[in-house]
Amino acid sequence: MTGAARPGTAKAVAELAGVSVTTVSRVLSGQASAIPQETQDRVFAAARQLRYRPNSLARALRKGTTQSIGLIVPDISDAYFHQVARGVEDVAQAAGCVVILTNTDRVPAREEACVNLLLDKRVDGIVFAGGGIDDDTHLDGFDWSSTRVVTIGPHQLPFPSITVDDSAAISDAVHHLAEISCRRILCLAGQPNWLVTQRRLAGYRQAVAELGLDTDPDLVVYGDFTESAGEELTAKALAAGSFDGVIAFNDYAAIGAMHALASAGVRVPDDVAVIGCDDIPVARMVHPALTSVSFSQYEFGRNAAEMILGSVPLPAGQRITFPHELLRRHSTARR
Amino acid sequence: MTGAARPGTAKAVAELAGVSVTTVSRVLSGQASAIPQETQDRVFAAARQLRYRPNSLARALRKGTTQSIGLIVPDISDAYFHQVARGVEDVAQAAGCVVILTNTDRVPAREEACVNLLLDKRVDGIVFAGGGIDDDTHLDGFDWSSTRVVTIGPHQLPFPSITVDDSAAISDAVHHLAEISCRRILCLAGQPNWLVTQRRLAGYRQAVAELGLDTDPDLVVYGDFTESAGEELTAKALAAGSFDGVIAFNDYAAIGAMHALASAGVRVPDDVAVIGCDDIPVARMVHPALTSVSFSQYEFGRNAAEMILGSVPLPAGQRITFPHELLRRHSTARR
DNA sequence: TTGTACGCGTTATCAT
DNA sequence: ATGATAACGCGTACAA
Repeated sequence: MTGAARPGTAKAVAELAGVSVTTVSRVLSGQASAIPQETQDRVFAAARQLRYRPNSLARALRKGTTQSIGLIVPDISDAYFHQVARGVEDVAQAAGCVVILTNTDRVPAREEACVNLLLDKRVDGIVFAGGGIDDDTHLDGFDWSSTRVVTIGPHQLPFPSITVDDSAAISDAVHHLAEISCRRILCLAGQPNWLVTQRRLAGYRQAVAELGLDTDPDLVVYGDFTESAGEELTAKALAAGSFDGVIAFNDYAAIGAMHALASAGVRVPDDVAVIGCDDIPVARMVHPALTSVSFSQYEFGRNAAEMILGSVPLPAGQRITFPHELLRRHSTARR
Repeated sequence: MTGAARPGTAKAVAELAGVSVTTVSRVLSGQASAIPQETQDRVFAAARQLRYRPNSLARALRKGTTQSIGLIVPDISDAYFHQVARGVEDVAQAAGCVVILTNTDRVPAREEACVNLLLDKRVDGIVFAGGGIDDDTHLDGFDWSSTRVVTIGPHQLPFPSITVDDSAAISDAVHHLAEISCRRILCLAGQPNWLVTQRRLAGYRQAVAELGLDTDPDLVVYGDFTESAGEELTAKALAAGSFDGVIAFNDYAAIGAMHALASAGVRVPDDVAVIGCDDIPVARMVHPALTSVSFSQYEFGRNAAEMILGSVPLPAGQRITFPHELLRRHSTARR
């Protein structure tokens, strides 16, 4: 007497088809070179009838791969990361893999929690999107040996990374402002401990020095990458002194700056020209349309996922630098 | 001679601590009421030393729950879904669960592929975000018996759903346009087979009828929920006839409409007033700021995740209707 | 050509 | 207070 196997398992299919689980496994995973068509048909029929779905957990346990990628972003609500997520997911889905999404809000403790969650889930790889901070100690002590990791943006972690030349990107923007006669350029930076702030600030300082612009340290202010931070910092700067250009290290801050300027009756670009960074889709929707440094976040995501799913070993510390381009729009269009 | 257990397993910890795997499991999962502190300490020490991380796959296989939620969205690049995703992920992360993100691009075959991927991964629940289409046959034949499902937006699936009153939302918008003397209102609908289009169109038609506005069928046009679709449809409508108001079924289409109007030299709101729907963050960043029907996508996501993770059984077919609110901004501000 | 049996790493049941 | 052992469902080396 055949014991009734639990429904939806390979064993149940085997019983129905009158074969062994081995045969079921072989037929259903395409290794059926030596199995007659008639047997295969019986197995397929039984599988369909029982709506058999191989248990990916059991398979993962056995094979040591989960067909999944972890994605760590500061905040999926931030437009910068949509395209990254799309890129990762498009590549993953095409490969039959799945993407696990986690948000850190740039809080180290949450980032650590995300990593724990993902390592628990035994993801095949992790993509860190969004730059790191200068104190990475919360990421020490993890065992990365069986997880492929790729970082996007500046990081100190010993993994291959995908970046742009942050310093040159901002330097280019400052040069453009200088070309349209800006001399005192307000710099809306991110937080001081963000690596992306440090890289971009280097570009700002270098360009300001080369061009002989005003090096007043009060022109550099720090805040989050949000519209409200940009607005407040700019309002404060307006109250404290004067400037004729703004370079913001991300577009949200730039848009906030334009609000503050509009509220104060300052004309953009005539009185103050404004440039953002990242070129998120809103940049061209706001008024005036925002000049911004553009690069393809979607390609960042695609490349990161391909590196993780690819068979080539990941060279630790390798850096792939994508090109950037300054898109000139109305916010710097002085005739 | 003790066989060397594979590193990073409970067995390895057990050997190092000089206890059995049973004890390790008990101590590490908090069921150690009857185990002396000294033994527990040995186990904890061994676990830390070996950086032991319980294998969630093995645990899931054994316990029948994966601590994961699948999220199906048309496109994570669409701002509507960021907040949904954040809401789901915030609740999930707080519960130690993980969110698997999948994009469908509103293509039935991809949606089907997403469901397959998620059911393969044995997610505890699935959140369908974004309305369904009137022909749901590609979702027939799935075995949902061991997966909790919640839909967001109009769907025909027999699962609990979270929605707004789409018909009333659009009706309210049309009433507002009528109040500021619009008589011929262009309706930028989604695709005809989208349920959300059908619901919102019902609201448009009902309001137009009650208010005695122009019922010219040419005033209803269909397109994707994109800026470019809104722009093209509006340009065509401008060429074909006249109108003094626009109701778009989503904000991207409304923003596209405003571009087309601006290009044609038509003033907003004086010549044509424009209203969008969803109130995504860009709505208040564009110029003129866009009047839109607002509701909390973040709360949609939170509630959906809570229903999935909650212990209460999900009542099939139950519908939770969230409130909506018309936010009046400059695009309808006629003095 | 097909089947038996073991192991993946965990938790739960039953002993002791 | 602790341990041996049997599942969970699959893949595969080894047998037949």
